[in-house]
Amino acid sequence: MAEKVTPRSEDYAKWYTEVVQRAELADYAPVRGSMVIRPYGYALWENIQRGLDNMFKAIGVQNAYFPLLIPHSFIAKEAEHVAGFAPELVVVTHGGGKELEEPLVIRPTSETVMYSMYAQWIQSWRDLPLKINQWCNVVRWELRTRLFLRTLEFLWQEGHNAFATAEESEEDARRMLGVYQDFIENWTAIPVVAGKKTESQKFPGAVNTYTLEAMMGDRRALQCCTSHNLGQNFSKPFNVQYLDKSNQLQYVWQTSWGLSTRMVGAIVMAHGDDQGLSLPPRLAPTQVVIVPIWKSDAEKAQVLANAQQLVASLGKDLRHRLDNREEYSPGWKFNEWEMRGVPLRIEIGPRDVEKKQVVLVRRDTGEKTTVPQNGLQDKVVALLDEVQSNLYARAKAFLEENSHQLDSYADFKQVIEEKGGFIWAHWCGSSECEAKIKEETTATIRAIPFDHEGESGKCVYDGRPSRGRVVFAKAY
RNA sequence: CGGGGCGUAGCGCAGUCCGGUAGCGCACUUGAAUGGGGUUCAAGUGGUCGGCGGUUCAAAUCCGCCCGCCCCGACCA
Repeated sequence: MAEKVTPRSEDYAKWYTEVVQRAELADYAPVRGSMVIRPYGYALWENIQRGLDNMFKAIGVQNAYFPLLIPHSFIAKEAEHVAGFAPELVVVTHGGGKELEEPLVIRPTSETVMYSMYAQWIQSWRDLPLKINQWCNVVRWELRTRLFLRTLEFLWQEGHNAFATAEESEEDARRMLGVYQDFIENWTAIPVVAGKKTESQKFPGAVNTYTLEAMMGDRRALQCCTSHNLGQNFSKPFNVQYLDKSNQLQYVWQTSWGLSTRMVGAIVMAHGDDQGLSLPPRLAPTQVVIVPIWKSDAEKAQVLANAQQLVASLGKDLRHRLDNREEYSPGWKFNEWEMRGVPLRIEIGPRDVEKKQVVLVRRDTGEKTTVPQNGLQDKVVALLDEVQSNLYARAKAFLEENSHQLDSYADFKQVIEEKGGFIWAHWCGSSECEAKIKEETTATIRAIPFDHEGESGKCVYDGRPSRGRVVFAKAY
């Protein structure tokens, strides 16, 4: 193992790939474009799952599981949906040594299978709303891949709600985006810009797609999750109907919403530094690592005994780990745990045992403080809270520093080229301008912010009237 | 699919031009010392040189075909 990772400033993409592997989050798998999520990375994902799952259940969503294989004809039922996913479908043509009568696709997303079942389960207005989520893998044949950010197979959750009215589904799509925003800002400590996707960027088959866009350390945008109002675009081809209170047959109004393991990549890129990961305490698999330090055997016995007491005093609510490996020096361990992003380190050596104190080191700032062993748990809990909020504050400041309000296209091009970041600019709403800007600058419209109609102006590209600013950026 | 790079020990590489029977660093194992920011020293383990075929007394090295991976671009959570 090389000692240092490529500095972020030197080569961001390389830094990212090295950190992900060195921190043992993931590794490349035998098949091109696919990856193994290693125990440490999976532990992080499990914490994400736990946090989100509780939030979903609190608003009445139930978990279920739908099959991996989908009849090809299902995918084809919604015109935009097929068109959108056809290029990245993996199709199964053989089974049991025989060619199948109808090919099956491996789910790229589950709207179609799920709604074929919804059509059977939903009969009456009393069956609504129906809110089902599943945690699963999906497969999309991507041409260009990157650990966590884009792989052929990835893990996610996809929620699918059905309602009686258009108002409810629109409201639900927005509500679920709010749930994600709460989770992402308060758990992953990543600030986001919330808004709507443009026509060209919305989900194939959706009426509206809502998104949360975060800024990574290289100032590029990353879409963290999406929430779609599907309207009746799927209920019609799949015949998801109910009888309303006046005995009329109606099609349901639906939403779907998802967040993937891509979020792990977002955490790496939003908080990491040249030392490696820096994990938000609420999600870190290990929140506190205790590194004992000794010279003689006598000291070793004393230090370890004291360290064990401390571990016990930290209680069961904190995720902690005593690193008593003898084959590594303390300095080596410091670097190792910093690479893995453990938010807080406790150092305890002979001097500390004698003075009944320990040294606390924060991962986010590197700051060291010496504190008495008495009341350590409270101190640790408080410090973890501080790290959590500092990570968010720091990312928020970075997002603001790198957001620019621009009105001329010349400035737009220059800023995108030289500084990067988010550009808030006026846009007339035409797909042509959007496409031209993308072609000329590679920047895309990440989101049309919800409160964007506060200020009128002129389109940054063609000068036509605009009712508000939208967010442009180069994106992952 | 277009452009670029690369396949030699678990990882990173040298050796390839100019054929002569495989080497360095890290990791790993054992031992000793060390231990408050990647600690030393010593002795070891580990390789069908991506695959197949050809040339040759002899191929990691020359020739042909194939396979795979990474990076950059078009498409995308």
